[in-house]
Amino acid sequence: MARASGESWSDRAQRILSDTKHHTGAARRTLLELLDTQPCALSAIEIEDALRAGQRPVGRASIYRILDELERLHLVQKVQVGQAMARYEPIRDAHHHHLVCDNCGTVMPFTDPDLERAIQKLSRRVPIRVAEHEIVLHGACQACS
Amino acid sequence: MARASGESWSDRAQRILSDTKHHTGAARRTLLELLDTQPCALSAIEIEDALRAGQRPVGRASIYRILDELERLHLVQKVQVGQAMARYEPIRDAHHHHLVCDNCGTVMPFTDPDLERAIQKLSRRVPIRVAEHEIVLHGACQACS
DNA sequence: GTTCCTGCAAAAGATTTGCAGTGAC
DNA sequence: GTCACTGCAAATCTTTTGCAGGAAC
Repeated sequence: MARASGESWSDRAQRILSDTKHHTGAARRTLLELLDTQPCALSAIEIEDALRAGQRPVGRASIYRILDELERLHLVQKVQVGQAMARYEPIRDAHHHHLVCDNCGTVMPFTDPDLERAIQKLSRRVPIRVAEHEIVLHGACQACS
Repeated sequence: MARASGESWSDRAQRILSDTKHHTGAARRTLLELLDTQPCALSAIEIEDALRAGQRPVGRASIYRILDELERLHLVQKVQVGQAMARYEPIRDAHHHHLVCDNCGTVMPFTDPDLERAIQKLSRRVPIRVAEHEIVLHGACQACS
């Protein structure tokens, strides 16, 4: 998922972590690389399973701690799509939002420039300084309806 | 919160519950009346506290069960604003969305017709049959920034 | 009288915290 | 050598489930 022009998201995250904190351990590096390859948001448990199956197991507590730190640095966004657990995904220039099938639980990404424009305009006249936004459409997917 | 023209939300909910299921107990009635007076979404625990302090205590399990049933009947919407717990609010003709201060946790409602129009248009060209939507803007409120 | 509703207590999940050991600088 | 990172186990918190008694029809 490296970009033609410039560093990949995981490189950038790695760099910001080094600049901000001190050390950079193996768990962080592994988690960053996994997140960088994902097409959509993952839950902490999905991340744990993927890491155990793939590159290198990482303790669940570490996963939560790392995600929390990445969220505070605005490198990942926590997404709550109405299920039991939270999901996390990298923050990039081009972001997407989520469709959720309330029947089978499938989560799909979508993008919409008009919606983004409306959010930009809205953000200016609202009583908070907006840092992130999150849009979730709920319904029934084709297989379920 | 009764409307000038027609029944209040809690009356409507009451009616739909009677039509759908069989009995109508005191816990349900109390919870419906509380929800009908709220300006914004409440968590289950906030509802429990409010009921214990106010009208009549209702067991936490009953609160979750009732909210779940109301959600399935599309009478309330479950809202996840990125905090530990879910929040719930009545579904009415005029709905709003949420601003969240990530610093102090305050949740405020807002409305935006442009955004609603963009969502309506979008809903037609998306691979699910959209039933609800949810928009959350995160940032820092005036007191915190 | 039957069926559903309610509350309590226990269980289940997700997430957080405490602590001891290891690794990065 | 110090300070941060990591993993395990235990704790916490929200939400769900099992069950017995009571209320609505």
